[in-house]
Amino acid sequence: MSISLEMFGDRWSLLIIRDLMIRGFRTFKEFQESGEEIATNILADRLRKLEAGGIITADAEQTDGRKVNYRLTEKGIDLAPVLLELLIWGARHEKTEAPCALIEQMEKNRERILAEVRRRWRERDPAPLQVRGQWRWP
Amino acid sequence: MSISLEMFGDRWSLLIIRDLMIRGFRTFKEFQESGEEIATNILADRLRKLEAGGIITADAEQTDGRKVNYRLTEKGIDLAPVLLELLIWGARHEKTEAPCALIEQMEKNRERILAEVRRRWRERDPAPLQVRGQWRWP
DNA sequence: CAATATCGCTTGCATTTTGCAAGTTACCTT
DNA sequence: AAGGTAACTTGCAAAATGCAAGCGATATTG
Repeated sequence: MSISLEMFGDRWSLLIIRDLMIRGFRTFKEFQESGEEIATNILADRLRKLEAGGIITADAEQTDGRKVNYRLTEKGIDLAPVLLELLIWGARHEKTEAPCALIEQMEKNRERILAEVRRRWRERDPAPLQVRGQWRWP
Repeated sequence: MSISLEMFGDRWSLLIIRDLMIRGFRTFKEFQESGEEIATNILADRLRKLEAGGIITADAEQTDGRKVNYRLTEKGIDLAPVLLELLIWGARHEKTEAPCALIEQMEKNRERILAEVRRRWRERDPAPLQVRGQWRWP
C-alpha cells in the first residue's frame, strides 16, 4: 500500500493543489504572486509533472491567448478528502490562533464541505472557499 | 489555512509515519531495511525533525540499550485519517492490481479501520495492521 | 501601426539538499 | 576478550532548488 511520491514527495505540489482546490487559483501568475515564493522554473516544472500525472489540465484561455488555465482533473479533485483531513489536523495541532471553533466546524461539516468543493469544481466556479484569511463556511 | 511543510514537504517523512502507523515499525534498523532505500544520514535527520515537531518520540529500549524505539505521539497518530484518505486515493487512482474490492473495503470500513489503528497505538500493539485477517498492507 | 506591457515560461549559475560509502561509538553475545 | 549489532556520523559527489535575467508570443496603448 504505497504512497504516491509524485506529489507528496516534494515541497510545492501539494500547495499548488490546495491553491487550485481551495483558493481558486487558475493561472501561472496567481501561483507566482501567491506569497509562497515559489521560483518560476520550479513552478513550471511542478505544473508539468502534475499534468503528466493526470492531476491537472492546462488549457489556453479563449479570450487571452497568453493565459493558461490550470484545473484539477477528477483524479485531482478526489484529493479533496486528503486535503481536508490535513487541514483539520493542521488546525488542531499546528495553529496558535484559537482554532477550536474552526476545527469543530470542519469536522462536523466534513461531508458538506467536500460536497461544496466538488460542486465548485463541477461547475467551474472559480471563487475561493477562503476569503481574506477568513472562512466563509457557516 | 496552511499545510505543514514539516512532513509534507519532503520525500521521506510521510513514509516513516506510514511505517510507524501501519507496518508497525519501531527501530532505526527496520526503516533502514524496509526496502525504501532511505540513506541512513537522511533517516537520522528525519527522525530528529519528526521528534522536534512533536510527531514521534524516541525512547531507549529497556532490554537492549542499543535499540531506540520510535513511536507516534498523539499528534502523530492523529494523522491516521490523512493517511487513510491518501491510501484510498492511491488505491483508486494509482494502482493497476484489481483494487476495486479493496477500495470498497477501505471506504466502507473507514471508521473501523481508524478505530483499529488508534487502538493499536493506545495499546502499543506492534503488529502491522490487518483488517479482519482478510488482507495485509504490503 | 508602433511602442510598450503582460503572461508564461526558459536559461545559467550559485546554493542547498540528498545520496552513497565508509567509519565510529556504545552495547550485547559468546 | 573478541566479535557482532544498533544507531548513528562524516566526507564527498550528485542532484534538486533558488535566484536573476531574458525571451517569445500575445495584448494593450497611443
